Amino acid sequence: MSTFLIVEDDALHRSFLREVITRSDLGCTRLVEAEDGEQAIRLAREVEPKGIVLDLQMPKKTGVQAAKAIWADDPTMPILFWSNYADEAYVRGITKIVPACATYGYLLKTSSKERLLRSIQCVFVEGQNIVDREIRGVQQRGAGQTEGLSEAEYEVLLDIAIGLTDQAIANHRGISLRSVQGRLQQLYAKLGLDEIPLIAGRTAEFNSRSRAVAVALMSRLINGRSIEAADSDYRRAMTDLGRNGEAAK
Amino acid sequence: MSTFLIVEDDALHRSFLREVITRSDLGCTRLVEAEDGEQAIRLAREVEPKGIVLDLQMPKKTGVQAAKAIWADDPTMPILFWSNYADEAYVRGITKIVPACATYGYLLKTSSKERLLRSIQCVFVEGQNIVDREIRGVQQRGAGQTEGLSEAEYEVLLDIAIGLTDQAIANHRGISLRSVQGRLQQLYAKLGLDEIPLIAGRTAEFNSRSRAVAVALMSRLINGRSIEAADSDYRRAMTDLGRNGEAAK
DNA sequence: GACGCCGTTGCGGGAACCCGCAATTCCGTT
DNA sequence: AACGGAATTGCGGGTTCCCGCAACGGCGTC
Repeated sequence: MSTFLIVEDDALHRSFLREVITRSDLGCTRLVEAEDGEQAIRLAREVEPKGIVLDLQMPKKTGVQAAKAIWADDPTMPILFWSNYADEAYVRGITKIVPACATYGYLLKTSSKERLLRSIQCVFVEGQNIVDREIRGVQQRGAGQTEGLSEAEYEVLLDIAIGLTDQAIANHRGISLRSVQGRLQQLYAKLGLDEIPLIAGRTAEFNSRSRAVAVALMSRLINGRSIEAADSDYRRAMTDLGRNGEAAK
Repeated sequence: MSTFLIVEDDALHRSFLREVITRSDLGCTRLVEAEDGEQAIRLAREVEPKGIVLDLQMPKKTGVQAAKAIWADDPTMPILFWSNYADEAYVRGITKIVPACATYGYLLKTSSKERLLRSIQCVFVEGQNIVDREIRGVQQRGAGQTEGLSEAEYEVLLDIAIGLTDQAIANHRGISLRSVQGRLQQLYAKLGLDEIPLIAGRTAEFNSRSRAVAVALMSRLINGRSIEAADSDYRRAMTDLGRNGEAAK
């Protein structure tokens, strides 16, 4: 007997997934459903499914956070990510937490029923990893060095996106103030802020710092959720540091 | 014979809407479907439906933009907005473009089939206006004066969100530089930036400007799409002004 | 070991931002 | 006509940001 877990907050998509999986030839005998990230983590532990279909955008906990917790329990758990967007923030989040041995897939919700079925087969039965073509594009852009931001630049981007000052970033990342500014300069360059700003007149039209966040949002490098995540990360780091005192210094 | 138009980019939700409407007792004899904002505008003009169900988040053109164009042709067209989120950015966008005589509704996609059916009945047959309770909350927060931002504050919020400098905002809005800074101070106060910033130590932890954008994003006052919209608005205003020269001054 | 590349850091200055104080204007109320 | 509140603007100064220049250190190559 094999049981599967589907995690999806939208009732419509949930019932769609349910139908596709039960009609597949997975030999699925039990289907468990969750509506948010916390439920997902709990149920994954309780029912020990043979595979999980996981939405990324959910209340309580992100799909990425849920996957991280689930893989912490069992790094071999096959997970098929199932998302609305190919935003870089999501892709980057996933590639950062996936264990070496994990089998997973990443599919967009716009995929046809056939492709979904095929992917379920691939990931849950044959143990292959598959990633949607649209997402591949983002991934390469992220990993490659021609376009795309380095890890350091991405970090500093999130830091200014949550509103930190240069000094606060320096403390947070453990580097000097001038280094922060150096990284910011690189970031601005890569986002192309040095190209457009001086069109309209005599004085600078854009504030580099704010503009960087804007273009990052518009080009889907980050989104509202990644900002929330970064904010709570930072908040947690601060309180931890507060408890340990300045000893870590 | 009565025809209806449904506009929704997600295939699943579209077929759900189709089913609900055909099974209703609207006397719907023809059902036309569109997948993006531009199609919606064109089809609304061509088929002259008795009512439209309109998703807000779509490729090509926003639901808000589409509704604006449709109502420009026929201000009496009943429109039922059908959205994933109760983000203030959307609500504000709608209340700003709705004609006095229009009949419309605003429903969340999390609504049950029954509620959807009832709302369709109310809006398309009885010509009532209905708005989901969750959204009401946002609306009041938006309209009321206790919480919520004034129009001026909201404008300046969008301006810094797209990365404009104080000076650029002043030019854009036709006010002095100091006024911009005054409005920003109000905005910062209303977003609660004066409460938390000085926890961690001696120096300010947050850059007010960037932090304001961050909390606005996190509290759903704005989102990536409203930033895109504001950006293209600004860009358009600039080119227009460029063509007319400084004569307008 | 010399060379070059890359990231980090210091210095310094010009520009932009943040904001308290105060004068003025506008508008609605009494 | 007088009053009060809200929005706009000027002034001044302290802070932060942006960035060019240059020096230093690590790391891989030849």
